[in-house]
Amino acid sequence: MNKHEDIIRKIQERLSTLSKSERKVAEAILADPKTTIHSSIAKLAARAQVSEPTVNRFCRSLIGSGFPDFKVSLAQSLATGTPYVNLNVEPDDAPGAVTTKIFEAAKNNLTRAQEILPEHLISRAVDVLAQARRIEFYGLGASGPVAQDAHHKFFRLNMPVVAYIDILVQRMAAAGTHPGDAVVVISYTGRTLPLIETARVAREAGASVIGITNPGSPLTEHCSIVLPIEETEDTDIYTPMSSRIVYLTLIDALATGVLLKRGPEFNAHLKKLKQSVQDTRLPKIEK
Amino acid sequence: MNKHEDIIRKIQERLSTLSKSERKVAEAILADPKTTIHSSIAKLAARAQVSEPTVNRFCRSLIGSGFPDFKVSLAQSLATGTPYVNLNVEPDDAPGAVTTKIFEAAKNNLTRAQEILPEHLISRAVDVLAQARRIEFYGLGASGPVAQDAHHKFFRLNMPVVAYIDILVQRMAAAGTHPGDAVVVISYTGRTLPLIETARVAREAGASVIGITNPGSPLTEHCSIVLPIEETEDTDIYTPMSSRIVYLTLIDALATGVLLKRGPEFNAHLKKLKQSVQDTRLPKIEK
DNA sequence: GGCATTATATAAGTATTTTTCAAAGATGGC
DNA sequence: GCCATCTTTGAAAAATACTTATATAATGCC
Repeated sequence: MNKHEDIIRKIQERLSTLSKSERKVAEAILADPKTTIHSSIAKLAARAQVSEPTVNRFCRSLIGSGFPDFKVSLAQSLATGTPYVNLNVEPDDAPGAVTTKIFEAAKNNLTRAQEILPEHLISRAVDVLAQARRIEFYGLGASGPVAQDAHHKFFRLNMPVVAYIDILVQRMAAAGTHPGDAVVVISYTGRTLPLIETARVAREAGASVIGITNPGSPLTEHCSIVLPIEETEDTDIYTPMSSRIVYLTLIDALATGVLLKRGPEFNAHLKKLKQSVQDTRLPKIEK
Repeated sequence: MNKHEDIIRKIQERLSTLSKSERKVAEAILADPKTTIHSSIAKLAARAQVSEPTVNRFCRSLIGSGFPDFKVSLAQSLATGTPYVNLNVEPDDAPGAVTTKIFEAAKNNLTRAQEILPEHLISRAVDVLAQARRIEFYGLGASGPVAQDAHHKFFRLNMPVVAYIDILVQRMAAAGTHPGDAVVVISYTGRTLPLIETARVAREAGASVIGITNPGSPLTEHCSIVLPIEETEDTDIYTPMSSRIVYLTLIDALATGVLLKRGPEFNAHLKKLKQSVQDTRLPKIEK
């Protein structure tokens, strides 16, 4: 799904398997990738305190060809931007810097999610949702607005959809589902007890349970389909909560997938919807 | 705010000013940029049917240094990618393609918004919010969940915040605001009549009205501060509504800015919050 | 048409990268 | 613990790629 590999991450991954000198090379690159893409092999070798052939071998082992091609790969990887800058917001950042960091972090999270999400699971989820007699979205806390947003999207598709953000209501609704219903459980950690219970109940009642959650979490055990979104390490309280962005985008993709499955007769329905809100609006100003 | 120039566009722009041979070079590059970044100067010269020094001169005139550095720039420009692929979802797209397009569209929207948003306005908005006696978020339709998400974020910061998604309630609340209160009005089009009215009322009552909306729309006339987010052309009904993503990210940035202004004593508060939800969760599984 | 200017290429020179190869170091078996 | 073997590393040489200098051709201007 990814356009091209992320060399920086690849280096980080292989760091442990490298020999002493090659690790020096890796560290020198990671310490300052921006400089690296404009350096000659000699400069990098000097910076890493190793010989030039070592750098060359490092490149070959990593991407299969020499240093110039490696620089090109690194440049690309840098441009799409893995966190080569520190994206953690620091207490003394100016508001402009904060904004930049948060936007960049959001984009990175989207890219990462894209790499991890398996296409076939999305396909299956779309199939289930498109055929569901009824769709229910459950979310708690920060996932509450996500569930409501999902409701809004599917509602626009004229589908029988509800969103619940109350544990008790969720529990009752889950118990009342039937085979042919789809329940989408949204949880960042996948470890929120009441929601796990609710998923189990829905599953037992026969509903298809789609979990949008942390892969490997307990919640996944009660899901028919798991759409994995990794829990980013929450090392810093300033860390922006941009995971919600990823959820919303994924749900956008699901909704669009369902729309496409539903076919062209729904376009008419959408047009009608748009028309219906027109008269609450002032006309567009001609520039 | 943009990171680096787009070489490809630059080449296209200069195409007319170039000499015959250099134009051959430019055309050879544009014809197949992917191959170019893995070619030597000799190969490119052969492909363009010119001599090597011509290629070199071309590079110098364009970026001020030689061919290797040019390749690096080209690689970056290729990676961030002017939209080479069509991001409009087509009716016969596979679900995987749909997902990719929607994620890419979301990232593009974030980038665009970042370029347009003026730093100083964000700073001012942060100042207003940090000092507000009370913060109210208003949104309708798709902006409803955005307002609720905003509420959730500021609530975590222990700020006196509410979110209303009902026109009447918004209107009443707006009338009841005072100087020192902040009202954040979220509207995609900026042309939704009731919301414009509400903004006017709040302004008259003395509140600071922050509009997160389409610049140049009627709503902006009743705002103290406008955070512009452009209305993307809605040419296609399949177009994902990823503008919400931009709203949420912007609000993330505002909330983080406020958090930083509030200083370190709030970290303790946040820790307490996190602790308070711990006991509703299963423990993290050790891998 | 001849001169000046610019554009391009050939060839020479320089820098960079890659390969080769041998030495040093690490690893494992006995 | 020592030797054989394999791996890692760097020095030097070879190959490649890039740049500069210079010459020639093309173009435009008077």
